[in-house]
Amino acid sequence: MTVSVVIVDDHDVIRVGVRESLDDDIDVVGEARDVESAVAEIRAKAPQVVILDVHLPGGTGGGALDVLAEVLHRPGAPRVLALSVSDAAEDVVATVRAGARGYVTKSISGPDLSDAVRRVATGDAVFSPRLAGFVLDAFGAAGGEVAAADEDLDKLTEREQEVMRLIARGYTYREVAEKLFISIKTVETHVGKVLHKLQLSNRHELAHWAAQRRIV
Amino acid sequence: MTVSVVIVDDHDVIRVGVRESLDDDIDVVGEARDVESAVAEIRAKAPQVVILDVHLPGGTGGGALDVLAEVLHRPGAPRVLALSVSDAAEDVVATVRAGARGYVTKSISGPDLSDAVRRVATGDAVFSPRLAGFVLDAFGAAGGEVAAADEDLDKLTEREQEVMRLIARGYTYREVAEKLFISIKTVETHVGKVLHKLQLSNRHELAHWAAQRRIV
DNA sequence: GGCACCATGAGGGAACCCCCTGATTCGACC
DNA sequence: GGTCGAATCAGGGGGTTCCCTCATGGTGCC
Repeated sequence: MTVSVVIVDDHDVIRVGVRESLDDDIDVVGEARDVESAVAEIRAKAPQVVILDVHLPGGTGGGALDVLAEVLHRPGAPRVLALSVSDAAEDVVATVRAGARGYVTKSISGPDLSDAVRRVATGDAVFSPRLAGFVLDAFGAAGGEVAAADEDLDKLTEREQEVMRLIARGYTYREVAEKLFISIKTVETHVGKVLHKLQLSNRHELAHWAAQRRIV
Repeated sequence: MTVSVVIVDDHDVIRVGVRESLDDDIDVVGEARDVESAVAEIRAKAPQVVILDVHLPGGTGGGALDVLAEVLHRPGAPRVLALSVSDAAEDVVATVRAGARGYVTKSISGPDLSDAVRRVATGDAVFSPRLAGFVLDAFGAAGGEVAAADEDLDKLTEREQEVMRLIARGYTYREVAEKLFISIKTVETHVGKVLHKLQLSNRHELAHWAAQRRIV
């Protein structure tokens, strides 16, 4: 069985590396280096699998998460295999929660990567050994419902998350307002709700909170 | 002119990517994935250039630095081009101080990488644009002697550093004042001097600055 | 149609942050 | 003995942050 894939990574070197590492029975039908072209490429080529760099720059949700959000919630969606230099628990959990079917680090060998792509294509979930523990901790265990690491994050509405990210990066209320084309007062309202929902008391704690789960 | 290179990186995917990205006039004569085999390979193959992953695991000095130490201080030593996902100032400065003749990130394109290899081979120093600033700041300028990576930190008096650390952790001026048994006004003065000396504009940037060099 | 929730925004106030000028004390240095 | 830097502190001003309350329009649900 031939598997079609699209490779999304902003690093030319890594895209080449992935492409050349894959076995002949895996057909690279497209590549992209940013959020916009990734979404377009995936819709156009409709691959079975997307190999997605977790640290993709751009977008409003941190790059890779934007791509996942755009691409997954429609019929015929591809399976997504996340590829990352990071093995931090937060990255893994956020990515998997966003819909990725697998998560491997760039330390993976070529044959193993090909194998992971094939397994994801058939519906398996694939995780590097040292990541499996994180996933099992974050899911299952509790008994069906997701005992997620960022159950907190889910409490926030989309708009609140958007504002939260900008605030966590150090933008002033005024700057956030300008970026999102809303008034300062609305930003204040959103921030207030975010702080309350996350049980934080000021923007410094928020920045720290966000940094810890690599949201920023 | 053909240039001979040895590629050192613990990630299979990246070694393949680098190898395949290089032009035909660059001859990959060897590869290695850890400190020991890198040193052996470089001595055996005596390449003109070594492409070295900065985050190489193993060894006593952080991997890449061990390789540099072993390989450089002998006649006929190769030129070393450091390759990294990181553009943190400390990494760059430490690597260059250890003897690397160039430092590029993995976001470099294939042709640019080939060009960098050729230029390093001929004795040029090559740095990604956004890294050049760090290098010029850390070296030269002062006039011969090496101005260390945290020359910035040295500008601060002890008291200023103490205040800076607390501010960077998110304490309010009032809290810092209480912790250090001084008045809020004194804290303000110290913070003002710190921001000025470090060329920062507010406490958020200070927190970020401190986080980057792992001061907090 | 109500109800809940979300996004938007206003007004006002207390606290906090940042900058400016200016001051005193103390120890080090030439 | 004067000079210089470090550390301490004050007053004031303008902008920012955080917390209230309140209000409107839209959307999804029963």
